[in-house]
Amino acid sequence: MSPAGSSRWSPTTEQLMILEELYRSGIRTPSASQIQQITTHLSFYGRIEGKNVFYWFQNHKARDRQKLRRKLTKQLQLQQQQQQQQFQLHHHCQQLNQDHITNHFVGSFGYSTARSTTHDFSFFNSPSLIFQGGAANTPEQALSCKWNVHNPQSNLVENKEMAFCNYGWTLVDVDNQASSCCTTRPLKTLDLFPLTTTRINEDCTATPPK
Amino acid sequence: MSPAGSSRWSPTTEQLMILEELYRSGIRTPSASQIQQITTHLSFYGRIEGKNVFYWFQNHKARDRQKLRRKLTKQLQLQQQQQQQQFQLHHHCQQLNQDHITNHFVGSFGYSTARSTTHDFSFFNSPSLIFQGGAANTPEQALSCKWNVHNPQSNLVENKEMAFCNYGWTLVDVDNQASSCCTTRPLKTLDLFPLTTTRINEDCTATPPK
DNA sequence: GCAAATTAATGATTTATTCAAG
DNA sequence: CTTGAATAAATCATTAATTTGC
Repeated sequence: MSPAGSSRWSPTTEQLMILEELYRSGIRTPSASQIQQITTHLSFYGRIEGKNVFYWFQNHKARDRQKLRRKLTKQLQLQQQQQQQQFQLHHHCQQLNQDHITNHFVGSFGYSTARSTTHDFSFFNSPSLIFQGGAANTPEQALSCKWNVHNPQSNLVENKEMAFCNYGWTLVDVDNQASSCCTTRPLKTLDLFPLTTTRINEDCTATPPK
Repeated sequence: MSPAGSSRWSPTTEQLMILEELYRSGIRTPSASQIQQITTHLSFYGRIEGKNVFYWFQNHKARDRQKLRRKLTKQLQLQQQQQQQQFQLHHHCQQLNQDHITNHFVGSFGYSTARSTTHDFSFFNSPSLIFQGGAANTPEQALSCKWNVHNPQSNLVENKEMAFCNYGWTLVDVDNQASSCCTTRPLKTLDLFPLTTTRINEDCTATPPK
């Protein structure tokens, strides 16, 4: 189901290899243009969109950190366990025999004094407002919006034309021109007070309808 | 400093009132088209962009939850304190006098039994991969990308043209047409093996350069 | 009254968590 | 069980309120 009716992107082997190589080369949070370049390049090997690249890096970075953390905590736990065991053994041996065994553990576990006794193991007036999801107004103009973007590479602020999408954004290119939404006056009066009483969004803390 | 050289949006009184009204009406996570409509409408009262609306709802919702949580924990703490005091008093009284006082507390605090005593409480091998942030290739084509978007209102998947921007995305409109990045072949070979050795992104868990 | 200095709000990002497709 | 996608939580950074000393 990878080719046509697939709901989510799954990277081809080549795409994955390249992404990993890029990651290994030090790229963690690619900029907009970087993402675009990567996407363009990778689209040679199969269907791919900018957001896929974006998400890939995001997840990869996060899961890398996660892996590291787990690794570290495991190590710590192991160390602590070892220390604990060591301590207990040490104690036990002290009680059974004396100098010989005690000195043995001193050697293998790094105790500095043969007879140390203490150890630390520290740790929004209309309640009937409605929006037509279908969007009846001119989508071309309605969905574009100008935006300043700071480019970390060139260290310049660029004016980009953008539009919104569920919880995310996309550049539409645009040259350097002073631009603002104010200049572009509202296209038509927003239908904010319709007659119906239906509510669109009832979500409260719970997850929104999908 | 609200009008011109301001780095961040600060809502006008009207804008804020409308946003709050919308929120009160039940809107929590507005869809792309909702955001666009709101933005268009609000731009009548001052400079505003879609992302501002997006962030506003996000923050407002989050801080509402936060407020609620804090309120609840405070209440709980108070309750527990009261119970504790009550319990102590109860005990104290038991020791001093008998039936009369004990029964008094039963009444006001809801003890069920007068004498209860317990409570439960990537294929490259170049480690020097580089991307020009400036983006030398045709930005128009390079930065646009087609994308399917699920519209929760109409419950339809729409094809939208989009572009990427630092950690975000924007709709650029587009009618319903089968479209994919594959169809749009890579515009030019990506300059993946430059001569320099400079690394772009060294970020590791730390915050990226701004 | 008025700025400089602090603090409180809140806009904008980044990170963590969760969901669900494969 | 992995991992793409989405959402929520945490955090950072700037702006508006306040306070403070003169």
